Amino acid sequence: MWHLYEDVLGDQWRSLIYRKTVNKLRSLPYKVTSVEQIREMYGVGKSLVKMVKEILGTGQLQKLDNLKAQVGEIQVLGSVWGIGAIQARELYKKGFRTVKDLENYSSLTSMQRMGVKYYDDINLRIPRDEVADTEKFVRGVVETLAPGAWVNAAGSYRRGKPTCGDVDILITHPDGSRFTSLRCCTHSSHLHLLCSHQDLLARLGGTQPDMFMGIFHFQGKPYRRIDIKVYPRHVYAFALLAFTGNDVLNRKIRFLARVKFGYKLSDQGLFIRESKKKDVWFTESIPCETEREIFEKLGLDYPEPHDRNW
DNA sequence: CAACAGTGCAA
DNA sequence: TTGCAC
DNA sequence: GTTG
Ligand SMILES: O=c1ccn([C@H]2C[C@H](O)[C@@H](COP(=O)(O)OP(=O)(O)OP(=O)(O)O)O2)c(=O)[nH]1
Ligand SMILES: [Mg+2]
Repeated sequence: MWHLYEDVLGDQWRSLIYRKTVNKLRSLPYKVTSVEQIREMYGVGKSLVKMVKEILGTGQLQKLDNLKAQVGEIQVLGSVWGIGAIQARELYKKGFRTVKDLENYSSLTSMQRMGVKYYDDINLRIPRDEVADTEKFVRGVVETLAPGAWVNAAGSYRRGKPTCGDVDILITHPDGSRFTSLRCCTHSSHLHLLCSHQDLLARLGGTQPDMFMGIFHFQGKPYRRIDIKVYPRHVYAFALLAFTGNDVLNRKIRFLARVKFGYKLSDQGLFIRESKKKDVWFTESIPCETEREIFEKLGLDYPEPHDRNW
């Protein structure tokens, strides 16, 4: 259901609510057998209760079946990396129906081309052991380029998930002044070390985090989606927090930071508003060495990574 | 009825 | 500015 | 879709 709203309808809010609700119900220690069990839940309103009631009663959801029938083959197009709801409809109008149809289409972005090329591999889950191996591999490569650098796998791996959708890796250097040399790790001249071919995107942001999002392949495993981000040491805690997620937790604490303290929290720091009314913020972050300090500053108990699966 | 997180790249 | 992604 |  939420995939439909995300990939085809482009309704970010319904998509978010449906996803959150499914996760909430899944995480309950029991099976939902009656709507009374969920009626009180925060974020579950009368419309969702009605849906759950229908599913409990009939084992299906008419609204979902109708939608599926309506969108048909558009959905698979929207599930390609780099193709969203708008482009999926656009491509459908142009006559594309399957991922295979897109293989020889020339006006795709580079991200979309990779999404099409590795569609099947990308959709496989990655066992966490393989993520650990990937982390070690990247650490080895980075060590030769910038000795002493820190390399950590974050994302769902760090949250302890048994399988992951992709590999998320963060890099910094304990010696802040080595930042520049670190950034070369993600420069094109070294990317082949990580990917052994041209299929990746390198994004060279302005001054701050350097990042690349691409495809990683080693040890004869399937082709995997990988994101690597380089941050300066002094914001590493913020980056680690942000990149560990999950996304729902990030949004929750960022919301709290803003409404309760008037702060702006991001992967690059915690900022105070400079002038009362306007959207102007101090450029210097409130310093935090560790994730724990960030939670403390926001008046929250520290959750271990495995308790951040919201 | 507005807000729902904040950021960065490609087109 | 919009679309898409993290 | 839900909340305030
Ligand atoms: O909209 C988003 C998406 C992601 N993130 C952060 C949190 C997330 O944990 C991390 C990595 O993103 P990814 O998409 O890889 O999610 P994941 O939590 O690692 O799950 P998966 O197993 O699907 O990769 O980036 C956000 O803050 N906002
Ligand atoms: Mg991930």
